[in-house]
Amino acid sequence: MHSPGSFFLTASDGAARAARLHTAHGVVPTPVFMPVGTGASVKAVAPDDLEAAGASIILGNAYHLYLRPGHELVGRSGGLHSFMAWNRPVLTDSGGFQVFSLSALRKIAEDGVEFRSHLDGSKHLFTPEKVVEIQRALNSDIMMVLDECVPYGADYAYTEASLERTTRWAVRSRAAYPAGSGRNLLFAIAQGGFFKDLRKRSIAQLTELDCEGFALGGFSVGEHKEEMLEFLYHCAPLLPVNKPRYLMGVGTPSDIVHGIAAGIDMFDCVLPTRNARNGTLYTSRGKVNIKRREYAEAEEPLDPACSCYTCRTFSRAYLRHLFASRELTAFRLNSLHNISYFCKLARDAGEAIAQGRFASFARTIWELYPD
RNA sequence: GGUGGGGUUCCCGAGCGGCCAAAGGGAACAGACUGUAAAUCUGUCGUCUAUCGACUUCGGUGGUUCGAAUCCACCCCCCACCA
Repeated sequence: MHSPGSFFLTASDGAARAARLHTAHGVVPTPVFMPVGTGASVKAVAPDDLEAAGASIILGNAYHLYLRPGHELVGRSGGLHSFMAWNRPVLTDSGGFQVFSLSALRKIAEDGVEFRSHLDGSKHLFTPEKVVEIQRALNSDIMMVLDECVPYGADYAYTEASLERTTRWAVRSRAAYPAGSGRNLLFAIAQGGFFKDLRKRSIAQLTELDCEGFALGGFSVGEHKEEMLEFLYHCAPLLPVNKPRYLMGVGTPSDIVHGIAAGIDMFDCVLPTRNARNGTLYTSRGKVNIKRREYAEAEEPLDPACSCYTCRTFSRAYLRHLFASRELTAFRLNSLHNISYFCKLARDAGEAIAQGRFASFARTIWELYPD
């Protein structure tokens, strides 16, 4: 058994790579898509659905679980895995994204971020150390450092000051939990907005730290796709080769494949689960809005090339009916399928890399999902 | 049979002389969603041109008025209560 944090490249094809990341709860083959389960639940599905969908690792969120039910409570129940009955790896986000998404409810200072709870308005201070403590209580396999996800459009001066602070927070996070002191891994998060020199500086500073993995944050915050790709292809090669690389919050099937092409290993996104609940499904033939009238009597499966329970069992007509009538089962079946699609996409990419045909694989996905 | 209340655009339902093609819901139809304050949000929703605009609608028929979904008369339906 390799120790948590061990990372072995198994194949590469151009900049794209396949690898195995060892964690305290098992091995994660990369490239990997990680479904988002913010509140100790990937919305609408149970752990056995996740396993069936091929998820090898899921996300949780320190901010949300701290507020409810409380990280200590989760810790007392044996950590996130035992609490939610998911015994595969878990990565937790730090709350850095909430610095962005709940910007109206927080104040940033050198020491940390003060949040007003979106639930009851109460005040809470999130310092880098506190966030590590929360994630350790959750017993997250991969903990993310507290960062500031900078909004799109932030100017150079702000972005620079923010990135420097995020680096200082990363240093403090590592100091609060030195390398090798436990079985939980700690990943640092590069920022720098949409300024190439700042991105480069952020990555250079963070890679000085002995973290078990490195993430690119601050993408998909409102920029145009071309800009995102330009920065993705600029940043990814700057990350250490021998450590896992994680592109946070991205993205669409097309974006994920670009990420893999750029040398990224790990992805997470709310898109498959949120869109499942809103009626947009991803298939081997492109996006399907299951609400559309044209599927009212469609007897074929959602995606004949998909082997998930939803596609093996139900017609498009039935799925449309469930959604239109607001049957709760629609959420589960749709989510199960979308998660299956995203997880398989990453797995297929890995297979294509191993077989040296990643370029053509990528082209196929980009044609299918031009956006 | 009597008394009272009603009939509004696919449905429910406001409007009670001009600012009404007619509020608001719903349904329907389309779209968005990228480290989840999201089972959410947006748009369209009489017809034609599809910008301006024009035309036809508010149970039916007549009427009053410069002007009527809104007032009057009669007629047809519905509901409540009383016989």
